[in-house]
Amino acid sequence: MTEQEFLKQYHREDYDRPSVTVDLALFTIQDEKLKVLMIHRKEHPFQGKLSLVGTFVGMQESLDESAVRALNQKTGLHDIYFEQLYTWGNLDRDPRMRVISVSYYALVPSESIQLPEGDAQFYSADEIANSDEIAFDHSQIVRYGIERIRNKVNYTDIAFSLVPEEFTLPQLQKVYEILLGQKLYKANFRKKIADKIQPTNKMTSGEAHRPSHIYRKKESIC
Amino acid sequence: MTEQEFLKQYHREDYDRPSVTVDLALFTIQDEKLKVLMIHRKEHPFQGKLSLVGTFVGMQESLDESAVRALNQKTGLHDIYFEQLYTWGNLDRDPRMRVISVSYYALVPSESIQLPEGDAQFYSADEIANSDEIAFDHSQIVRYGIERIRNKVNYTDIAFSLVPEEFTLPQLQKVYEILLGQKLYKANFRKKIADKIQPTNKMTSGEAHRPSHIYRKKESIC
DNA sequence: ACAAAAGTGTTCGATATACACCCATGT
DNA sequence: ACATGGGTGTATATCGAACACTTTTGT
Repeated sequence: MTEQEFLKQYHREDYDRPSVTVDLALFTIQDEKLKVLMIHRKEHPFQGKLSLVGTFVGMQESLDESAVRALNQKTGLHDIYFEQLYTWGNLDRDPRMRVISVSYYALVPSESIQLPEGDAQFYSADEIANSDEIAFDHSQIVRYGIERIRNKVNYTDIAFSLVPEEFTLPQLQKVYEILLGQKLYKANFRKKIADKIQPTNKMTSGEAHRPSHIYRKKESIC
Repeated sequence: MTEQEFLKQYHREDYDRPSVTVDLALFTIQDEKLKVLMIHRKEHPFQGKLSLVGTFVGMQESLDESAVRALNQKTGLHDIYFEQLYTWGNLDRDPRMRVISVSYYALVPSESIQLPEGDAQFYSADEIANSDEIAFDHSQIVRYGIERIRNKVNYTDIAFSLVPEEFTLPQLQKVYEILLGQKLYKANFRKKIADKIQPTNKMTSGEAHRPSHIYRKKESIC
């Protein structure tokens, strides 16, 4: 039998299948806290509870495309940092039926987000992570996302994704401190990131203290 | 509408769904090389090509359980280290139909594996990773697995999973060297892992040089 | 005796930690 | 003038890289 012949006689309907969704944890920093976007569910199951942004995976889109679509529908955002987290497949995670969820997380500076009026809102990530009132296993997903971010801060540049294109060093340091959960030494922090930033010739003004320089992320040399 | 009523009128057949598989890359060390278990496919698609161990996810098993089952069927192994890697969902990764693959990797000491006669065999992981003759996107999965292992060697204890329960330090060092792809200094290596190991009172013998002490992994204190 | 590999102590340099101090702005 | 936070130099501790040397077996 040739491969062509084989494909012709293969009926995919013969196999029972679980459903597949993508769930996305959009993180940002507001009020000096890590926040995550959650939706008040208006429908069953878990009506009235908070859940992540999510969608069923369409038959004509990749997983990444599903994630982008779900994010764009709820926030209008595009071109932001996002990454796959983990895939959850417990039998009882959705009371309707067998649903496997591919989870993602995304990072966005709060300055560049303007939520359309609706049911999506930012909540303290730590509170969501520790609540037992969250729909599905989404509390666990947020926990997992926070953990991943904490780990990656130290050996990647993800912190820059939580800050506008132009930023000051105290601003960037604050992001690191919030993610790591501890105060950092100014001088040491600056040495550590010195080779990742590019000065502009702008400065802040209007505050009752010394102005700070404004930087951009240095493009990696290719 | 109550949640119960809602669930009753919900027909999951209304939604078209992709298939879900689990694919597993079983790594071990043989002949001073990192190897991965591959199967010669006897059926379409990709008949005659090498593929990872895999299976469709059953409706009554979690993803982890599917991975364990697939592994056990092909090797008879159980209770070994394994971890989810990444989930692949490109539209064209399987010519039959839309298939989403949750990939795993597993580690086993070659001493504890005895392949049943059959089509499963170990191949050089690097060669699989660089071949363009591998079924599906399994070459990419192996690449991804190697990368993950490389990263985790330095901040976890996964290297111990590639060595028998009782081992010598030169043996363990070799594993680190193979995974990292570079020679290490004996003295420095020993200082680094000193607090992770437990001496037994056994020693090797029979070789034309000084015998080495035999150790076990120290149980983390709980 | 010698080859071969196991095992150990010590130096050197890089990096992270900690602290002390100076600077520029608005009120 | 001074409070506030931005910005920088220097000393100390910690960790890893590198090397030199000793030890124990089989032949």
